[in-house]
Parts: sequence; C-alpha cells; structure tokens
Amino acid sequence: MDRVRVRFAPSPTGPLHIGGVRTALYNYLFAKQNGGDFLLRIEDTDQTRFVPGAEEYIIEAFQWLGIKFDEGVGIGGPFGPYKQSERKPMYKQYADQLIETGWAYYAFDTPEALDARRKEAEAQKQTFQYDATTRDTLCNSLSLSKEEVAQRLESGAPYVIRFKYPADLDITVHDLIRGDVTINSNLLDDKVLFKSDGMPTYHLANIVDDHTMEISHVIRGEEWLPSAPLHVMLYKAFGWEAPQFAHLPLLLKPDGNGKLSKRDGDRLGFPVFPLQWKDPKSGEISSGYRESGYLPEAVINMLALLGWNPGTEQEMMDLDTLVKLFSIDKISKSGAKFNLEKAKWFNHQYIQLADDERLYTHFEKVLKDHGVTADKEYAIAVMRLIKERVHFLPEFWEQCNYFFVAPTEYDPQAVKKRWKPGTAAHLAKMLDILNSVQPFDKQIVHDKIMEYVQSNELNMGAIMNSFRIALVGAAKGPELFEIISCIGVEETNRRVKAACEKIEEPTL
RNA sequence: GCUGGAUUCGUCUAGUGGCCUAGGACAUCAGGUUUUCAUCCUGAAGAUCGCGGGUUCGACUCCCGCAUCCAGUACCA
Repeated sequence: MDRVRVRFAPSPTGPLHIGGVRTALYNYLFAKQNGGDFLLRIEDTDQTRFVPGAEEYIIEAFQWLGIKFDEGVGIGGPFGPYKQSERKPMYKQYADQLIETGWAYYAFDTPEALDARRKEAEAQKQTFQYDATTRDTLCNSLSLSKEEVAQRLESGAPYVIRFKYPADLDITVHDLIRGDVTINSNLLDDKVLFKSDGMPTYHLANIVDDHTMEISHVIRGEEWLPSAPLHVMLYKAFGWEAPQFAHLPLLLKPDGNGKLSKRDGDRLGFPVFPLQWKDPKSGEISSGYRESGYLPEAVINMLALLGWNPGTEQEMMDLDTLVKLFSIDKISKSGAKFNLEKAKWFNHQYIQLADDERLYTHFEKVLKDHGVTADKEYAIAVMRLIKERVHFLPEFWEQCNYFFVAPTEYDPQAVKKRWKPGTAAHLAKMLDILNSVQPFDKQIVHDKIMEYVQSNELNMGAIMNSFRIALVGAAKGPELFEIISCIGVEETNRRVKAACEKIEEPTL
C-alpha cells in the first residue's frame, strides 16, 4: 500500500456524537503523521434516516475543531462524489458482479416472512440466521428455479441481494489494535448488500467506496468489529486488496457502563456533541461543547487522551504535537469512560494558554451576551486579571461583571461574616486615604492603608473584605487595589458610599 | 441465547518476564501562598494489577479455565 489515505464516514442522521469526533481525530492524526490524505465521506444510504442539517453540522463541527479534510463533501477532490447517495448508480454493478461470480444471490423474502422465521426460532430458543443451513428453505435464487427467478426479476418483484458465505470457513481479520480476530463463517448471517429500494447497504457501499477511493487504513469504532469479517470477505470476493483495519475502543458513560449517549450528557450535565444541535422535528436542543464554553483545543486534547497516550507523561498537546506523537499501537483496547472533571481541567489550562487577542474574541462575546460593550483595552486588562478563575468561557461573566456594573446586591454570607459594627466608619476612613493619594498609586494607597490598620490595631482581613464587598458585592475576585485601579477612584467612592447606605450594620 | 472484544488506583492511563516495595494525570484530603474567591506550590491517601490454575529461578507482563462488563446479532449505519 503506497499512500496513506483514511476517511471519516459519518451518516447524516443527526448531530455528530463526540465519539465520532474522536474517531475522526484519530484518522486525521494518522493521516497527517504519514503525510497522507484525510477524507470526509457522507454515508447516506438509508434514506429513511436522513436528517436535514446534519451534513452541514458535521462540516461546521470540524471547522470549529480545526480538523481539516483534504477531500470530501464540501471540499471536492479527484475521487468524488463523496456522498453515497450521489454515487448510487455505481453500486448496482458491483452487486451484480458478485452475483455473477457466485458470491451473492437474490432474495425475495418479505420482511414479514423473515420476521415470522425469527419469531419461530425464538420460540424454540434458537436464533434464526439466513445462512447455508437455511437458504434452501427461504425464497431466493438458490432455492428457486432459474425460470422462477428470471420471472420474478422481470416482473419487478422486490428483491435484495445477499452475500453468500462459504460454509465452515475461518475468516481472520487482522486488526492493528487487537491483532488477529477469527470467526467461522457458519456463525455469520448472509448479510443484505443491496436493498430493495435500489440502494446498497453500508457494507457494500463502504467496501466499494473505500476501494475506489483508495483508502489504505480503515480506522473506525469497535462497534464495527463484528462486521469486519464480512468486509474482509467482500474484498476477497471482489479480488481487491483490503485496507488495514483498526477498531477503536468505545467511549463509555462516566458512571456505570455502556456507550456514552446523549441522555448521559443531559443527565450529568456535559455536552455529548461538539456543537449545539436543534432537532428539526422535535425542536429539542442538545448542548454542544462550543456553546458550553469549551475551547476546541481542549476538546481535542481531552479526546485524544481518551483511549490513547503518547507513552510519556506529557498531557498537554495541541493538534500539531498530537500529529507528531500519535501512533496506532498506543491506542488502548478497552473502552474509556468520559470524565467531566478532566475535561474541565483541560479547558482551564487552555484558557490560561490562549493569547489575549483570541481569548478576547470570546470574552467580548460573553460581555455582549450580557449587554456590555466595553473599551477593548480595558476589557483585556480585566480579562487578564480574572481568567485564571474561569474554567468555561461563560464563567467570565460572573467573574468580571463588577468591573462593568456596580453591584446591586451583596452576598449575604459574606456580609454576615465581614460587615461588623464600625465597618462603615472604617470604610469612610479608607476612602479618605484613597482620595488623599493623587494621582492614584496602588502601592502608596496599599501602604497607607496598611499603616492605618496597624496603628489602630485593626484587622487587615476584616477591613479589606468589607471594602471588597462594597466594590464587588461578594468575597471574590483579584487583589483589591487592582480592582480599584481598574474601576477608578471615583467609582470606588460611589460604590463604598452606596454599600454603606444599603448594608445595615448589625447591632451589638 | 449466540458470537466477538475487553479486564492495572474513583476516572484516564504507564507497564511487552527481573528496573514494580506498580509510575503519572484528573478528582479527593491535608498543609502553604493570597486581605477574599479562584489559581498556584508542597504533601498524603488511593490499585494484593478481575478470580483460579499453570509455565518459569522469577509474572501485572506468557498459557489455560472461570467471572464480570461491553459490542454485535436489521432491507441502520
């Protein structure tokens, strides 16, 4: 196999699941590391499950994440079209080819007839399987006479094309992560390759497309491992060289067991989708990482480490670093539980790392969402002061609001603890000191206040905290003199006076 | 049920026969820094490596069995 070419092939049935994002990420990393191509193919062979907007959503999600495709839907390329519905005309000939070579057959069984057989088998505690032992008892081109088959086909009777597994054959799939996986063909069901609606199933379309698009490595979720033998057989039936396979471990829900699902996100309060999604039918909204205030690099870093590690103790890695360090043989075999706390930690790290300009675009938006328009320089100064206490972008507001709007309420707990008899008088004195230093100088004011506190045998903590309550409305935020420096002496005077009027001193 | 896969601190993981009295990160707890909150720093606690058998001088690492969990079992992908 010469050139590395991998693909991400989602089906547009709704928003892209975060597990799918990870699959795409691993594909991307592998492609880029090997100087290969990464393509986006849309697998929309099931017309009944098509959801409008899903395709656009997928493209937008990867744009946000900074994962770029070299070819595919929305980009184009020499192997197009990249949407299976647009490739529809080419699949039938491949299905026919399989029939001619004896690797497949027509089946005319109605869904009802098959259902009946399944129920029948179930009643006897057995599993119905369309295979070498049951083909003859069903309605297909192997059990019917040639004439009958020809007549049915001609009359336009609905039919599907099924794969004909050779009996008792050990099929081995070589998986880059799990090694050889072998299964006997007797245990396999003659899968439908071509549906009665004229569309191929996933299996056929997938193999035909991967081959014609010259895909070298198929990196996909573990849920595909059971059907990998079929795919291997299909390549064999066509006489094509099969790509290499790698089946990724699943992303599990944080508590309990099982695949991470949308419901888990709702239940535990974290997004399961990269972007917010509004269901076109129900109107239901599902939260997204972007809207919840995650930085894309944090999402990527976190996802990369859920099932893979560089073999060193390095944890912070941007996309380029991941491209350099990634390797398939360091992918773990078992599923990984999603961990919200770790995701939060990563996001905090990347917020600290983000440069001012970029972080400001997010900060500005948060301000705007709360009806604040501010001078950019001032806003950046504030942002620098508070960013270490935000873990998610929207938290910027609760950490910064008092830099833009005077407090109207005072945290009762803080007041109870810090607002004592005589506080107002002390604060008036603080104001005097503050106003006496012209122009305002952080250090000088600080020293003078310190001096006052010490000479009057007062408690620095008590004084400073009541001061803080007046300015901030709560016991939080950066150094007090930084705050004064930002909001200004005049505003400080106003806020202290307002607080002294509004907050009642407890009586002794 | 059947088939396949997986199984190291609460979680993500390191570990490819002796370096493991099992390392790191998140979370937790305790101290420290800070006038507050957050951050940050230091430290602690936390896995008898799912269980039982082998193989070997020696096993988390190899083999077998069992258990548990997960996935698949559609004219869905």
